Amino acid sequence: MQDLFKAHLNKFIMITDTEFEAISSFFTIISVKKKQNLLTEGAICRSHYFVLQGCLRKFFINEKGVEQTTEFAIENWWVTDHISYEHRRPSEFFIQAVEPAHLLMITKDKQDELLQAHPTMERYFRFIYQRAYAAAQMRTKYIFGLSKEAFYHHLNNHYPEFVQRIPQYLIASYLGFTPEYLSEIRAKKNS
Amino acid sequence: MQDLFKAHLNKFIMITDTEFEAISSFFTIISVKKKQNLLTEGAICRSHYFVLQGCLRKFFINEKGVEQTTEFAIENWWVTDHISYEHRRPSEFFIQAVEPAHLLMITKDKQDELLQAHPTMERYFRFIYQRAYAAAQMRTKYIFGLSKEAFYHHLNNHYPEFVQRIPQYLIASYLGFTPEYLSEIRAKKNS
DNA sequence: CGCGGGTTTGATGATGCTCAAGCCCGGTGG
DNA sequence: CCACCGGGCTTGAGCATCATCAAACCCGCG
Repeated sequence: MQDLFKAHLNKFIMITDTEFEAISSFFTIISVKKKQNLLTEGAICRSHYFVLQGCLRKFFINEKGVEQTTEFAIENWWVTDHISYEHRRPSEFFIQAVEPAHLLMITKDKQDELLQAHPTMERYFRFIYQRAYAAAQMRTKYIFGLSKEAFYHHLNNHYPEFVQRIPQYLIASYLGFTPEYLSEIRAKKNS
Repeated sequence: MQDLFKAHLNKFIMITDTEFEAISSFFTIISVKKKQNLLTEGAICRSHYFVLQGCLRKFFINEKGVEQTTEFAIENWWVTDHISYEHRRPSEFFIQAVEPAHLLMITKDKQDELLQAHPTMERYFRFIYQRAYAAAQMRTKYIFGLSKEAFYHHLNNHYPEFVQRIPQYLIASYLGFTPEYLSEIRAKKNS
């Protein structure tokens, strides 16, 4: 299971087997069931999660009481509420398993220690945040640049296997519209 | 002018005066005039910019031909098109001065050298990207969580001096709606 | 077999856009 | 110093996109 993480790390930095042993001792492997929450609104997000297998999502409840998904995390992605994690403030988000999942988990204190002890991990996380930030930039571009209908088709064309994998009401929640409207869009295409 | 950058750096990492000298030699100071472009669509974004003074914005042109602003950069913020910068691909964005500005500039090659020569800067940029990513997450939350009207009021309440500083049509462009609608919202409040 | 979560369908309505026109005001040239 | 020009802001009428609400349907699971 750890091998997945090692292969992932090696895409960004060079590390020896012995160093990997040391690094991986900072993490804990956990398994979660479908719909299980790793973080709920109001709690302080104490951990950073790496998806070995499965799928998580981050969402919040808007003023109308509707769940709005802001982010999915599948294999080889990290997820946390960065504001809450970094400043130890109550979170405005939930993090929940969409599918049963296997995760690596690290607390903020442990991560600080890890970065102290293994400066090469500063470089690794610099890459990770840079990648995540770039992805967020593109998402913002699509949100503003495309109509809701075009946004759905864009997602469907670029990540068909992902759209297959996830229930429709969560796709709608991620794209920021209602399941009813998504259903209408799909009906239009098939006619 | 460099002192501004030094003070900024010291908020994240400890560096000596001599190390700062070495680090700052990797950067170039440039000045730009209002409306001057630092990046245009189709070009490869070769530099990363740090705002010492003034204001920049990043935008793209949507399918209707309208400029959509995705990001502002004021004092102590970095800006680039991360996708283009990192992968040396043609950019889909423009970067333009909103106000006359003084900037630090560094090319990708120089930044790579800098990170190689001064590993402490890996830590610095890890913080910078982490902060930028967290900010992007919150922006996404507001985009989806608030109506357009509420989104404007939120910005106006939290950053009144910023809303003052920037022309209204750019605020509208940043919030993703038309200047006409912004005008309507403002009229409503004052009645 | 029945229940319940997820998807579909359709009628109605609000939010926010488009287009067109007028206004305000600061800058520039004569 | 004045006149005009043009960019930005405002106003209003009509309209498109997408939400809301209610009901029916489908199907996997207990």
